[in-house]
Amino acid sequence: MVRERVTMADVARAAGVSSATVSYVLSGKRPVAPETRAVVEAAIEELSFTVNVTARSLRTGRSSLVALIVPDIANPFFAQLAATLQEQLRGLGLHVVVCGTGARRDEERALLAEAVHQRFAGVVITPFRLKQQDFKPLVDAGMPVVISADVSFGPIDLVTPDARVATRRALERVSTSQRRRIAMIAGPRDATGGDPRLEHLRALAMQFGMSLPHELVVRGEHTREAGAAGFGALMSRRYPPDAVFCGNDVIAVGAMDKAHELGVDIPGDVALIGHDDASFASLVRPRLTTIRYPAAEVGRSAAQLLIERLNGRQAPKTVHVMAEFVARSSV
Amino acid sequence: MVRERVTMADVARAAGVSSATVSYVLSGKRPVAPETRAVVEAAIEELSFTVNVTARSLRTGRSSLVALIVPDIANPFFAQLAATLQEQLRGLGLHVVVCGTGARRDEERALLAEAVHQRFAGVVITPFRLKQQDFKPLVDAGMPVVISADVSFGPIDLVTPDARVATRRALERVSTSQRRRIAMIAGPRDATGGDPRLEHLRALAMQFGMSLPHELVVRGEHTREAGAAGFGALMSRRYPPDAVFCGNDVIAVGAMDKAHELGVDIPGDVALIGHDDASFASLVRPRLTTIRYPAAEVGRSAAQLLIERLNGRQAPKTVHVMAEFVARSSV
DNA sequence: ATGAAAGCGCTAACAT
DNA sequence: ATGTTAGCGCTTTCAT
Repeated sequence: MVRERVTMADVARAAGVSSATVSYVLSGKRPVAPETRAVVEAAIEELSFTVNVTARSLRTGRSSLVALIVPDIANPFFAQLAATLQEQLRGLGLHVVVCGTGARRDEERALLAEAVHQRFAGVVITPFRLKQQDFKPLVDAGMPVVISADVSFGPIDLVTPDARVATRRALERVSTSQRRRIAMIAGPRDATGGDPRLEHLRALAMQFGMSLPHELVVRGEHTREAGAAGFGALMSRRYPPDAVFCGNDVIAVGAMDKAHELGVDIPGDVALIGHDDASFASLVRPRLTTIRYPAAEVGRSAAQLLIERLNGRQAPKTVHVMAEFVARSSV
Repeated sequence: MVRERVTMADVARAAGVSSATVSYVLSGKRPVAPETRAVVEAAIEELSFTVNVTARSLRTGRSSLVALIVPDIANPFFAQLAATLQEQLRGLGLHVVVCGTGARRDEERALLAEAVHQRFAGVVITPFRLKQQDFKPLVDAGMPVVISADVSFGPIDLVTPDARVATRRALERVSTSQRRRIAMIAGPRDATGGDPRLEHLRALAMQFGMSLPHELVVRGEHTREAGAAGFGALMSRRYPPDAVFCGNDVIAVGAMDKAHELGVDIPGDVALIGHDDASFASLVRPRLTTIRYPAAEVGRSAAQLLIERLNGRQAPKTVHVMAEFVARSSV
């Protein structure tokens, strides 16, 4: 038994009104007499009518889909972001379409183009190798875009962490344990905006009278393997570091793998600090000290910005979410 | 500069053909003369035309959306499933809409209903509290559905783990280390299909001459907190267990928390075995021994089944993916 | 092998 | 306060 779809016309017929009235009852875009409204709502209930979102989208030229474009959905940080975003947008009848780019620029660009072509309601994106100009078509098309990133991409809504305090705390902690040679295993060089986490650390380190020399900065992808390789490289330096910051927690775990393999004690020989506070950070041993980026809060803020824009806000807005220094046992 | 959408009519005009021909060039549903085809393809290229999926959906009555309905997107297992599914379906122009239910039956039902109403292309779901009859409307409506679960829900495509060998291996391992009193921290009682992981363990344990008495089975949600509470409860029994199986890895980590708190040594005093092999299982200390359910393979199989059904397969099909005993240091 | 045209279900401009 | 109707862009039947 295939149930036929109930249309607005059916509801209108049942309620003895025109389909326009049904539409207006639903949207509230023009006044409807209370009695009429009641009759229509009864008919909707009776027939268990739900609007055809596809038809609506075709007519209005705007779909009910929000694209979430991230390097890797399986990364716990982005998974949490997806979960929160979906939860926040659900009540508005918006659906979250997840798109993993594998950190490839061509994928990122293709997905952006698709969002425009298909008239998505909006885009939430953590760009990885995109440049500012890649967003121009979206902005020109009036597409609501929220960027979740460390750096700005021009006049576009942004959710960005404020890690100044947290990074300072981390350095204080490292400094009080008499460590002087700090190092970083950063993300790839060609990632957009360079690596703000690195730049940031460099600037602050100087204030603390600590060095972050070039030979103590290594780069790689955001993977466990890259973390292991990076840590190995750092340890083979003539003067190896006594504190290693990592671009994210996945890298840090890779570094731990290597430390274990090399017999380097953490935190005895080397302090290790991650970024993100991924779900596993508190599970590894030693438990990972990290600079926490609150994924759920990022998700809520992104949803909020998106909603405001759907409601007509024009001026770009930036929301700062505070990163937090989480001291565990790897320092 | 808002770029106007390029329609099939535009392409048709540019190519000097009718829009029907453009459509047929795209779909291949009727023969087109090679020269005509060439002209049309050139025009498509020239104008960088892409079809309006919304209009297509309205016309065909089938959208290009696939709903992924799971208890919790942020759970690493489901996050990986989402990532794989999206990757597999991307090439077919299908989008994955993620839907988290929080394991609530009303949400699960609402989402299912919505998928039917909005004429989704298909549904991939890990039901948690749904019953077999909840799927009837979908099946009647001819909606392609793939269930990823431990148990069958009737004549519907199913991706299901085969954990017999792996569970046997786990018990062998437990048995050779002279453990006799096994316990389980299982999922909630009202989950659909009871708890197959528990039933399964119980049946096999008997064959191994080990007991799994009722007082050594505790239940809770799939959370770290529930795991801790469950472990605490088990340890307060008059005769506490010397091996504890957990419904999933998240529960197992909670159990570890509690063991640490109580000064119970793992695996010295108690062996601990999880389920899933979530990404963090190899990161906790002691590293978690677990029964691995390959999320990526589940995702690939689900995508495969869905595609077959979109291509017209009628008969329900079940794919078994082999679970695997992963021996680490918690046993 | 190709074209003409109806119509999917809705919204919103225009009428009353 | 409500109704009438065009048309969003596509697919597909019917004609040629």
